[in-house]
Amino acid sequence: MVKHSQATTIRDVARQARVSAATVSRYLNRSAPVAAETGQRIQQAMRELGYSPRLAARALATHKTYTVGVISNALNYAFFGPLLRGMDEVLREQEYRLLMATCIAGQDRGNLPFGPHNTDGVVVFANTVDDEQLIEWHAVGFPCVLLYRLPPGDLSFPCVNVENHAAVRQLTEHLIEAHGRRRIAFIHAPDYHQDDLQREAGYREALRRYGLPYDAALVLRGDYRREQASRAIEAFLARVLSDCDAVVAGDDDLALTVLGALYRAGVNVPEQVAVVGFDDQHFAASLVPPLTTVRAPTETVGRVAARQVLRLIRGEAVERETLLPTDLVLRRSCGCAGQSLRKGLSESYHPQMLVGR
Amino acid sequence: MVKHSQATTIRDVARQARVSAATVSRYLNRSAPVAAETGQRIQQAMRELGYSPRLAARALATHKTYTVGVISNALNYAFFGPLLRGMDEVLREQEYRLLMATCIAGQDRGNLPFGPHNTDGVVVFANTVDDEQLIEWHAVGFPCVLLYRLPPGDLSFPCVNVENHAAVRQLTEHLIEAHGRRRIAFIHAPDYHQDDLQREAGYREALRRYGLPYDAALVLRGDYRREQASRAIEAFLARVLSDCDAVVAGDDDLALTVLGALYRAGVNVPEQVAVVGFDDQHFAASLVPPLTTVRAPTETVGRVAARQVLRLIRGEAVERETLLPTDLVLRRSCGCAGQSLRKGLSESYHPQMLVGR
DNA sequence: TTGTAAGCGTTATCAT
DNA sequence: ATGATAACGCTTACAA
Repeated sequence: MVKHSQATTIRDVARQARVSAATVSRYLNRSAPVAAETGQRIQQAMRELGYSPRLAARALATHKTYTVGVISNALNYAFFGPLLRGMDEVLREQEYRLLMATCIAGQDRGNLPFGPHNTDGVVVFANTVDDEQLIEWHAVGFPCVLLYRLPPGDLSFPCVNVENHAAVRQLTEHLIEAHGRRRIAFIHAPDYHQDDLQREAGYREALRRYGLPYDAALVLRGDYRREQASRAIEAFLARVLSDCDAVVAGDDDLALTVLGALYRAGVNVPEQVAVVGFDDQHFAASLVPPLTTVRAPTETVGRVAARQVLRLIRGEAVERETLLPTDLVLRRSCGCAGQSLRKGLSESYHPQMLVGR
Repeated sequence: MVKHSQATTIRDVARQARVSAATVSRYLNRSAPVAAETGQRIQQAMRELGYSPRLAARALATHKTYTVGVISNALNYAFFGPLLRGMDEVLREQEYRLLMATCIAGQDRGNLPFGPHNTDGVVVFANTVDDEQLIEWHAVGFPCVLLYRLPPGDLSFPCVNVENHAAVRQLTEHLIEAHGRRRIAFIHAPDYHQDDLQREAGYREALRRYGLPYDAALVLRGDYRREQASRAIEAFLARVLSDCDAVVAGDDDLALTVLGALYRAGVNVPEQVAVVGFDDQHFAASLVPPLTTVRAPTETVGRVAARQVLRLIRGEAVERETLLPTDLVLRRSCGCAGQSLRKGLSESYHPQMLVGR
């Protein structure tokens, strides 16, 4: 027995329209034909009473929430903007909504923000949720899409990734080949995601192909928090600067920090040290010098992920892994001419002009 | 009559623990004392069955969703990261979750993503939701906090703002006074928020105080979409560059674009043209040259907003308007020395050294 | 085409 | 301290 200051319910509308609640429901959900004239009355009654259905009740009855959750460890990277936007757009079109929450892997054990009890499905960023939980979700068939990572074991979660290895390999090769760099440093992202490891692998592969030695001293491991990136990078550069002519940063945020540090150190980019990043975030083109980087279709990643959860939710077939292609965007910071160039990974090695910027 | 592949319910737990559902509920919510030993059995039963309460049912019974919605027109600015993060942190501590959705003012008339039917309260970004809707929410006492704007009419919605006018005034005065700039351009944000207007007012006030003429030709109105900022700004600068020695940008994103455009135009910053922004986004310090700007406590804005909705939800007293102070951050782009300086608005006009960066 | 009534999973009132 | 049971607002099978 619960008492509440009543908001208007479907019964109020029904009474006002002189029909049963069932009919109103049917009209609302188009779940069965309703006489045109009856529909008019219902329509009007709803307007008059300012009715809006209580989603909790609907969810309880139907076991559908029309809500998808996105779980990430942090949402303060600029990087998340396009990602969320992409997801939101697609979900919105389909009348779903996006619920987001952060979650520290390990820490929030068994107390995740989302699950079958409050969402129809989730999108999981990188290694935010631990394997044990994923396995459980898999067992109960809870719709779940993985972002920037592969499923643990042989679980059949669909996942969305971008091409990392080949992109960074080509970028590094470009530094070697086109700009004659030999002592190339690599800066890991603060967290060892699969992405990050693949990028380093691409970097190493490029060195190998050109017979350059891999020097651990030129690699900054990601043992720092994102907020401390500036200090960590500054210290790292102080060590290697005298013996280094290029820096491959794990992502644009890091490249930005590198640029700042080099500026303060009075080092010219790209003359003395070339700098490249990954992502092609919105600021990359406006940096001084404009940043050579890899264009990752982050918004598309979000869109694809959203589409996949929706398919999962509807019981439709999904692709197991979606690997989105990336492009090299050659700007000034690697040593290229001022004009922006763009190179598709799948294309032959002849850069084509990038229209506009 | 609905049939579903049953997930475990509170009754299953009750049966397993040989108690009634009511007792399990009481144990779960600490709403009444439960014998220690009974608690043990319930605890164990829940674990064994992997029980987690269905939130929709709970929401239906209690009329509480433990969810707060944030409505904005777009969430792809880097700017939103800290904002969301701040809100999320506070809500999370209080076991609430954050639901986010975009909404185009005017377009989504009467079909908002959030409302009393699915959330306990909302945070509204700038003018995303139209006054009519706000008035309705106000009438029914729906918890709602406004961000970066004042309430329409004399409505008593709490709102959270940052100090815009004085900050931009001082920043502009700094350009005039410390760096002798006379022909200062102003670039509006793509959407005329209250923030934006206050910033322009600050700019004009500074000119007035120093007897400089206001020249409409030096002001770029925000009649462009964010994605087209680059072109709009480039065109604008092409017009005014010959007669302009400083640019006050409406925010850091715009300042970034200005920097990029000036670089391409071969203009030296700050020697030929000084550039300043607003927000002190994470990239500002790393730009070349480092950006002089106004530090806006965006994450704090989020935190305060979240706290206010929670107070509203709990029926506690709230501040009508929270005006958060901003600080000038003097870096190189205005013409100051390389070392970063910071100036509190409330302090006297003697810049103090900024610890670290 | 419409109405009746059961049921969704939880909380809360009233007993005991 | 615990148990029965109504109620939350909606959907849907079944009947008419």
